[in-house]
Amino acid sequence: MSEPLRVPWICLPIASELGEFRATYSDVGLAQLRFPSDKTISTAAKHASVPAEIQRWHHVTSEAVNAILSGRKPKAFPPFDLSSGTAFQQRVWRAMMRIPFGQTSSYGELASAIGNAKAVRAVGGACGANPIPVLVPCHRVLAANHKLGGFSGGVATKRELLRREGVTLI
DNA sequence: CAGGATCTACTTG
DNA sequence: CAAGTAGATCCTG
Repeated sequence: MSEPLRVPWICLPIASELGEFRATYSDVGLAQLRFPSDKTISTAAKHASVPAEIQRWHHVTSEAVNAILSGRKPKAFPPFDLSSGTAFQQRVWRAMMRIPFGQTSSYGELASAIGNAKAVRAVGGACGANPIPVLVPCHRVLAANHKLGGFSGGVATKRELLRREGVTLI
């Protein structure tokens, strides 16, 4: 009976200057982050049923998101659950996390970073599949010609995120 | 098998 | 120089 009540995922809101983000957690860590503009309806968990551990993660997540939005480097990150991605995508995402705050990289550099220099186009695909934008900084990845490139959350958002990080676009 | 958040090289005004 | 085109390449569903 005392089955540890396992919670597949829990969705919690994050208030920010840009609106309300939504964070989804699995029992391993933060699994998904959605932009305020994403109207996708999800069942919000009742606050009382949220495990203490997840509440702690959520606090860290909120701090991190708001830090980045206000141009400060986050001091801590919650654990990530990247299990939704393929092995290739996870390699790309991990490589993205190594891009320093306030700096940028390119799809090509990322491809080289994971030891597959010619997979530039596939890297673009992996960026689009990133489940945790902002914290896994897909917005810091530009095209080789130093142009903006694309962004699933809209190019305008990408430019705004970079501006807040103090990045000057050439 | 088609298609993409690319890239490089090349061709045109 | 800017802009358009073609091919190469590789992961995904």
